[in-house]
This record gives sequence, structure tokens and C-alpha cells, in this order.
Amino acid sequence: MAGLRERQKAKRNRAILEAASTLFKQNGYEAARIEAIAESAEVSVGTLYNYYAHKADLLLAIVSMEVEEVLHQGESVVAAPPGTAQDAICALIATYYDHSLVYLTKEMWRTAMAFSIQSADTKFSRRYHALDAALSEQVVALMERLQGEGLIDAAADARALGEVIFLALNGLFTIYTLSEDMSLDALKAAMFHKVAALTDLVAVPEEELREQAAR
Amino acid sequence: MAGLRERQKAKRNRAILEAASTLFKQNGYEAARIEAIAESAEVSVGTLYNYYAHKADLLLAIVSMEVEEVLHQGESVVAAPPGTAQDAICALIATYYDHSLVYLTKEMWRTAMAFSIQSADTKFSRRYHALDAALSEQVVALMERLQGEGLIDAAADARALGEVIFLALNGLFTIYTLSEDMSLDALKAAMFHKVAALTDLVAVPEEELREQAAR
DNA sequence: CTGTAAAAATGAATGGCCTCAACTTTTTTT
DNA sequence: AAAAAAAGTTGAGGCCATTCATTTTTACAG
Repeated sequence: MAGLRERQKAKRNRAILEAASTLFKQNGYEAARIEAIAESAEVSVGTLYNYYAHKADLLLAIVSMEVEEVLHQGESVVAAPPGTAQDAICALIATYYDHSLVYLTKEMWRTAMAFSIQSADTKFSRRYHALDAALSEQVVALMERLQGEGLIDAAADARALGEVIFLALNGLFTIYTLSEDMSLDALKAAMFHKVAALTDLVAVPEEELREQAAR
Repeated sequence: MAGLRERQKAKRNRAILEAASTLFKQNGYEAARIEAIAESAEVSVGTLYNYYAHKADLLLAIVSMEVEEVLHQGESVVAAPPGTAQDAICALIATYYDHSLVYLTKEMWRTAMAFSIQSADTKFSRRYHALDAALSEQVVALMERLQGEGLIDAAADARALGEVIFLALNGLFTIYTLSEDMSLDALKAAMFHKVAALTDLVAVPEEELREQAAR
């Protein structure tokens, strides 16, 4: 059993994150006053800053949780992808998109993205982009697996295509968070359309697959 | 000849933009104090805010100038594209990338991108994304022209591919601005590689082009 | 238990963007 | 050309994230 100091620390940390999460969702990131978060967590402002050096770090902790869960779910898709190249890629993307509003609102996502871009060379930016890179690698891993299974053209550059797909899904997600009106379905439709345009070019036609199977 | 009021206004506006541009480049956006910009432009802080409602609007004015010039140059490329699909797409992208540091530093770009994402539904965001959309349309226009000329597969979805290429070039540009170390050449190399992966899939091979010409 | 050091908590003070009520200059009207 | 209106300028002050010198709490040796 840990000492009193450690237990209190963990408890306070949980209280702070809980308070921040609630107030960010309720009032939005900007409108959530540090003083209000501290009060809700029953600590002083100074103490809060002992745990999180910047307001944005509270957000980063929440984003990390979100992306880590999604990476975990994505692994299942890569391990056992649906039948066709197009379905497999879309399934992975849907996993990402569907999870995206569990811990964060669109406004919180926008704020997180903005910080990750604005302040290069901060803990925030490095961590955020590491998470992005992990997602990109997962798409690449799926593309390579599909190529290994003969579902996409052996001559295609699976890595380059995977990276392009990630850049596109990421860019569209940004657009999605920018419009309160755009639905998750509209986002998926837009992205799936782009995936279809790409897979039309690289997917091995079913007849060829059957021929291969026959051999 | 315009009245005194108008002339003074134009003069003050120029002085403010000049001062902002200089101080942003010199010290970076964040470090440039509004008070210093006002002083350098020989107006009061209140007057500066009469011309630009937010510090960020000063930046937006500079970004607009940059993108409008690049769109203009891009038109020439679309009007008379180089010989192959790959060369044409890369030429357009190089036009964009090469111009990018004329008025802005990487830090200024990051700040502008961050604002455009964070504050949806502000004048800043709307204007920035309109410029982005115009660039995306220009890439689509090139792709459609290439398809019209028979340089890329008639069955391909030129619009979807153009949009994917734009999302990718935009995403890579973001990465470029995030690392002070990454050179323009490294950026171009990374993007050209991705373009090659795509054009390999859709470009009509030269032998076919010759056949078509023979007919 | 007591004394002492280390760790943590505290909240008043600071710095920088932006506002606004009062003032000045230019234009229009009489 | 005087008066009124319109347009523009001004800078002290408000707000809020963040800092830091001081106080309080915990750990632990004697």
C-alpha cells in the first residue's frame, strides 16, 4: 500500500482531471476558468499548476486517453481485416471516427489541434504528434497487410498510400470539427468516397482473386 | 482625389501592417507586443484595434496576400502544365511550397493555422479556409485538365484524387512548419514521393499515349 | 514524541490582450 | 464661418492564465 502522500496525490489528480473534463465539455475550453476548475476539484489554483503546467496540458491528458483507446481498437481491425481492401480501410477509419466524440467535443478537438500546431517543441506538441504518427503507422500496417494478402496490387507503394490516406482522413477530420453542422455520417461518406477512388486504382479485382485461389 | 480622412486612414493602415509584419518576422508572433506594433506604427493601441479587431487579424492580412499571389502563379501552371501528369502535379505543388516563406515565417504559418482551426466561425477562420478551398479547387482543376488531355486514366475520379492530393500536400506542409530543421527540399521530396505513388496508378503509360497519337 | 527536512499547497501579484468612455479632428449643414 | 454631426483617436483599466514567496503538511531519524 502506497504512502499517504502518494494516495492523496492520485486522488487530487483524478479530481482535477474530472473537473477539467466536465467544465471543458460544459462550457468549452476557452470559457472554462482555471479558477473554476480548481474550485470544482477542491484545490487551489497553485496546486492545479503543480499537477499541470498549462491549461492545455489538461486537454492533452484527455486527448491521450482518447487516442490510446482508438489505437487499441484499431489493432483488432488490422489483425482481422474485413474481406476487401476497401472495406478493411473504411472499417479502420470508421473505428477512428466513431470513437472521436467519447471524451472530447468538436471544440476541444479544435483547441487540441490548434495547440499541437502552434507550439512546436512543447510537451503538448510532441505528444500529440507522436499519437498522430502512431495512427498513421497503423494505417500503413493495414495497407501492408492487405498487400501481403494479395488484396492490393503488389506493385503499389503501400506505405506511401497508407500515409496519404492518413493525411486525408486527418484533414477531413479537421474540417469535420470545424463545422458544428457536419455529421459523423457526412464525414464518413466524404472519406469513404476518397478511399473508393483510391482502392479502385489498387484493389486486385475479384476475378483475379478467384483465379489466384484456383491455382 | 480622396478626402483627407481617407488618405490618413490608408496611410495608417499601411503603417500598421508594415510594423506588424516587421515585428512578427523579427520576434515571432507571440513575442510581438501589440503596444510595440502600435508604437512602431505611430498610433495608439486603441487606434490599432480600430483597424484590426484582433492581433490575429494582422496575421490574416499577411496570409491572404501570400495565398493570393500563389493562386495567381498556380493559374499559369494549370493553364500550361508540363508534359506528364506527375511533372504537372509536382510543378503546381512546388509553386505553392516555393512561395511559402516570402511573407511568412514557419512560426507565423503555425500561428495562422492554429487560429484557423481553433476559432471556427470567426472572420479569420472563414477567410483562411476559403483560401484553402481555392487551393484545393486549383489542384482539382489541374487533375481534370490532365484527364481531359488523356494523361491520366479516364476512369479515375479526378476530383476525389485532386482533393486527396491537396489534403496530403497541406498535411505535409503542416509537418514542415513544425520542424525548424526540415528543409523545403525535404518537404518537396516527401510530397513528390507520394505524388509518384499515386500517378503510378493513374498515369496513362507513354506507349499508350504514343498509340493514341498514332491513331 | 520531537525536531527537521522535504514535499506540497496556497493565493496575491504580474503581464499582456483587449475594451470603452472621454476627447479630438474632419465633414456637413445652416 | 459657426455649429452640429460624424468619424476617429486615445490610454487607463479589466480580465484571466500563470508565477513564486510563504505557509502548511508529511516523512522520518533520533
